[in-house]
Amino acid sequence: MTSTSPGIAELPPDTANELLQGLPGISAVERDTGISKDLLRVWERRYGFPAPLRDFSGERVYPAEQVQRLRLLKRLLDAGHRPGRVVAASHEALEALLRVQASAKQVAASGALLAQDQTRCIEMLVAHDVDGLRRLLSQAMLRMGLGPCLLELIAPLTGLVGEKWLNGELAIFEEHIYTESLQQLLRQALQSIPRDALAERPRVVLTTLPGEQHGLGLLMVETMLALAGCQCLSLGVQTPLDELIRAANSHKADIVALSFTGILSTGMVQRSLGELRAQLPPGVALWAGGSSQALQRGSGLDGIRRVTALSEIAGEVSRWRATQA
Amino acid sequence: MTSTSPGIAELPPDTANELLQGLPGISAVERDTGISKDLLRVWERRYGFPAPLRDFSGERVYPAEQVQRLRLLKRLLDAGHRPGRVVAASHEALEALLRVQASAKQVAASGALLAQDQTRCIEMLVAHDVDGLRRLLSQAMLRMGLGPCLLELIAPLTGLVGEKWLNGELAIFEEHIYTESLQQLLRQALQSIPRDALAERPRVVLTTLPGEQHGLGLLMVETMLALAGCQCLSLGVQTPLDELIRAANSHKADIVALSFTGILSTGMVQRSLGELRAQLPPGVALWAGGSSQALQRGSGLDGIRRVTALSEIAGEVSRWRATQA
DNA sequence: GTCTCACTTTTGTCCTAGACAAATAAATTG
DNA sequence: CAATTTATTTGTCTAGGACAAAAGTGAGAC
Repeated sequence: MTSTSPGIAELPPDTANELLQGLPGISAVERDTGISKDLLRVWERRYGFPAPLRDFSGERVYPAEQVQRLRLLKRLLDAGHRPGRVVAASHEALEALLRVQASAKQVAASGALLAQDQTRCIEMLVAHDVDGLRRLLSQAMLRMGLGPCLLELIAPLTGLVGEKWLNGELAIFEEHIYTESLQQLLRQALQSIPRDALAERPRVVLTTLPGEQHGLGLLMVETMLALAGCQCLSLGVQTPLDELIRAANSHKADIVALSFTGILSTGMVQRSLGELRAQLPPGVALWAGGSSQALQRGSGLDGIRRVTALSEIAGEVSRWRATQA
Repeated sequence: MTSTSPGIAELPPDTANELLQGLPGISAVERDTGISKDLLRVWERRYGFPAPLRDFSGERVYPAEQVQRLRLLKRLLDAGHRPGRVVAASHEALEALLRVQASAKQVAASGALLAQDQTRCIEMLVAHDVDGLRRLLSQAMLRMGLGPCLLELIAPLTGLVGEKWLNGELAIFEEHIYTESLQQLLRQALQSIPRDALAERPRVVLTTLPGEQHGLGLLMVETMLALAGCQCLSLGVQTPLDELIRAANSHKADIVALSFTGILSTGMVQRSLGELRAQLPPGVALWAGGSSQALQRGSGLDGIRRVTALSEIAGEVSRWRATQA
């Protein structure tokens, strides 16, 4: 069939198909943006964006620039903006918001110490020089020592990477590379810490709750605990509550340590911690750490020790030992 | 309100809540079984299973044994059974099917050597002797060598652990402990492989797609590739498609390797692979490995190399080198 | 001023029930 | 028996409604 037929209502279907071909459906957009199908549909209904095309059978088909904008929206949302204000906003408004964010972050970063090492690490990362990054970190670790390097370089660097990812200066895959490199480094360091096999106390079980995917914080905590002479058992990420309790019991844990990143809702965190406290034997301490908002507020956290910075860990372990003696 | 009121419709809400508390909703079941929300609902409508309870606001709440059975169903489906025959089937019929499968597996397992080492590892695991497990694995690795140990002990052992977890013989936290121990071991081994910094080919970028959470397979693949003299860049788990493409391009990858576990639906896997193949430069090879059913079928996977066993990796790398020369 | 508590709006997830195309099995024909 | 056509099965999509949790807002107490 040629395109010579002139009817408008009879728009050449080949052309239409041509245009729609290859464009992602709702499922692919969910996968690529991390925004659920339900949410994509409800945004469309409420805010008029996204405004996907429809294929021959009425299914949503998203132009590339809309997918791009959805990714930007996801970032703004993660940075704390509200959907009602940004989803329906014009392109210009979004650009402006992005610029504001970028400049705000610049200011915050310039205040940090050890800026030079950090900067060099970031440079390595954006240059995709993985080996260089690892070498740099290894050298810093040897120079500063494991503990100080962790506290003064790695922890703030991780925060910086997170920020840069949030405002788009780092791609997701670059953040992945950072995570992998650091994980490699920390696990290596962890194994180099001599472990006293003879019943060293306290025995610590550590993990994150279901939904918390990031294991880097966990690994840092484990390193600090190991440096403080604890017997650590990491369960990795996303351990269901009842499994955690079983693990703590069967391991005769003295302390159960949880790491939070802020992904989980405040309510969820508080409920989980409350239930955990209720189900764990009273003699077992419960430590909660990380940057979650839920931990900032003191209410409803009786019997739970908040450890909001890596640097506090050594002191907390000493305190625990003192109370046991 | 006390429980003395005899009306059936007015069942004591406290008791009901007690029973419903902690049971997973449809979202958690989707995460844990890999069966989409849509499919869970449509199975319920068509076959009468699952038959979830409802919480106070009418939302689905799945008893643990139904989740267990859903996992089993997923496995049977992956093995080629059809939903209409197995989803509505009686418990006995499923048990029978399971036995058939299990016996097939037994044969396969008994054919493998090193059954003794495997058994001892499992014993260590259920005894929660983490240090013992690590020691055992380390010793096996020294005795057998990294490659053989990986192929003949670790890979089948991991399969065994997965099965035992599926059957409920291993708790989730025990599986977590296994994963952590093995990860530690493999990363250590990985670092001990000398890396030639001078442009060694092929350059491989490896990761899993969004939704695939398990990184153990990835780590094993990375180890095998490193042993074969490849330059590996692991992006960890769950890299969005477009990010993967960017990473492959910016790293000048010769091969992009993906690992699948079977948690993603066959449709999703095939669509993603197809899109990836279309977007990657033709000169870049695309390898897909793992135990996903989607990879067993040959259809629609043009230009994609299926690598269904770790043992094939060395040969595939040689083949790649041969084609380049 | 700032903190707390009740109230309102916003927002993400779940619900029902129908439709349909792709995949698979079954039936028909050469 | 092989190849094609027809029928069934199956996964994903659609629509708009509902609602609880989270976030914002304002009044009053300290």
